[in-house]
Amino acid sequence: MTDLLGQAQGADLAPLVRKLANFAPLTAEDQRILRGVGSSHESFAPGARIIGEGEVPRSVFVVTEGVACRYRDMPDGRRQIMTFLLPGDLCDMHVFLVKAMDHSIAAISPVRLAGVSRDTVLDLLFNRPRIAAALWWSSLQEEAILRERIVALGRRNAHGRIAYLLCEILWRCEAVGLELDRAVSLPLSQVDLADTLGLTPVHVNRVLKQLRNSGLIMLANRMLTVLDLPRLQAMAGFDSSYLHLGGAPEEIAEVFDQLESRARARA
Amino acid sequence: MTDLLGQAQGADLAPLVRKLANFAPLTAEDQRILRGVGSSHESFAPGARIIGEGEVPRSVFVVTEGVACRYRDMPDGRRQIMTFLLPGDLCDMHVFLVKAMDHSIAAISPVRLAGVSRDTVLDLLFNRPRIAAALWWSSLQEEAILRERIVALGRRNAHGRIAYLLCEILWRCEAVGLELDRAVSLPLSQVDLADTLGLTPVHVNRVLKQLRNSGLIMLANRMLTVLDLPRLQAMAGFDSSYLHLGGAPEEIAEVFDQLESRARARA
DNA sequence: CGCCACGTTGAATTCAGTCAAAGAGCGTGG
DNA sequence: CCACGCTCTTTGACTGAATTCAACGTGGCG
Repeated sequence: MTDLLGQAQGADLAPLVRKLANFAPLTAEDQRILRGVGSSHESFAPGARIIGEGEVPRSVFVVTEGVACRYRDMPDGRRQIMTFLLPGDLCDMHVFLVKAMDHSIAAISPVRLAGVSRDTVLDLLFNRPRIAAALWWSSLQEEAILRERIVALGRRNAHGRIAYLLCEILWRCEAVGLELDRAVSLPLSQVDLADTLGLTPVHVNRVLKQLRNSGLIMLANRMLTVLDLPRLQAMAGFDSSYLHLGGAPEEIAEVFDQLESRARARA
Repeated sequence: MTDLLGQAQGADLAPLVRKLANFAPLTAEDQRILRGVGSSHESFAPGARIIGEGEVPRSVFVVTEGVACRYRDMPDGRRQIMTFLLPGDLCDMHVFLVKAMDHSIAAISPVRLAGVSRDTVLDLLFNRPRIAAALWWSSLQEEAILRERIVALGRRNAHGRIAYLLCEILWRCEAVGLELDRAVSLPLSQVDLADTLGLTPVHVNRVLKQLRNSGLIMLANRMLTVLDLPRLQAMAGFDSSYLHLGGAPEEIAEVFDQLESRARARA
């Protein structure tokens, strides 16, 4: 791996570093290592399936560009999107542990992935306690995102659901450095939104129109601008704390140090 | 910890052992250690809150008896149950990593918990690779359960949702040894079911009536008997593979061995 | 007994779905 | 260059699954 290549990969993995650093106090060394974990690269066109239900996951990967989604196809042809994968998101850390995917993953916009080898993952997990903790936290955050979606689908009406999803995307983009002045690129079609929120495309269309008319958002040409975030959050009953962006409690530093000295002793 | 106490705790933790052994080939030593991890015990009456949103989680614990749930209270007084905690389920492995709970946990039936100390968890994670892998798998299963609920809430009607939930509970009970002839104790009220499935209690009642009348289930006095599992699963579009009860792929044995030798070298 | 939580039933209402059609934007190939 | 085929978006009229409101039944328990 040349320096140049290393730098290029480093740039790709900046969202990952930024996301993880959000949580744990990564050392400069940790960050350097993280930027170098990508061993292969793959690109997918919009709509392309990255991995399908029933297949055996090949390796861990990180989204470096674009938006992908986890989804399930229903027997009647409909589908349900479970979650979005944004740049910096890891995919299938548990890749070693599962015989067959219970859902599919597909690209929504053009997507680039960086593969991370099994050995690299194990090395990080066992010898880089801060990174290991940050990865653990990351999976905790994913779980929280899933729980929050359950709340949205179970107890919010169409307005609340759409407002909530836009808020979540905005906050997640901000956490990885993709947000610019409350505007983000939103490559989701109205059909995608409907498949995410358990609604029909027609109804999504009508609700979006109302959100635009009431001056809450601008949404056109795959660009979303939130004009009145407080009001949008109120409509969604949105509270960003479930994303746990504040990081870990202070006391955890001692645990890190403990683990780090163990790792050093091993080396 | 006396032998007698140790045995009593061992009995309590049997569902945990059974669940984890479902996945990873635990050694006899692993199983013995697992049965001894409980360091404290607590009981909760039905409806009692175990931990509330905004609180700081105290410790990791395992459900040894009864059913609890994770839920979120909504500003308007409604609530959404996200998932159920059955015997053998772990709660808040990520306890070290989070500043404040983003949801609450409450007992549904009388619940008994075994606390597991932070040091014990770290020890298992670093020195018992098979247990560590099984715990990891367990959190993977939890995530899959959450995703499946999203599918149910987003894309199934009331009949499908209820049928799906009953199927899931039946399979999960079976996985920890709580099922008897397709009958399980189901301490959930119709209100609880409604809060889980994003429906109203009234509608749940009507649908349950239909399920009973069509000879699919018997449900009375908190006992559920599934009379026609195939038809119930068909109605739900239920496929148990998301629970990943089949265990890990064979190739993972080598990874275990590798990690175990590392752990031994350390000791 | 009387309270209270839970379960059951009916009638009216509504939010979101269905069906149908037309417009807007875009790449491609004749 | 424009016609076409395509996907995505928009709009209207009608339908329907689930909610709401309201009442009554029922069993356990202090």
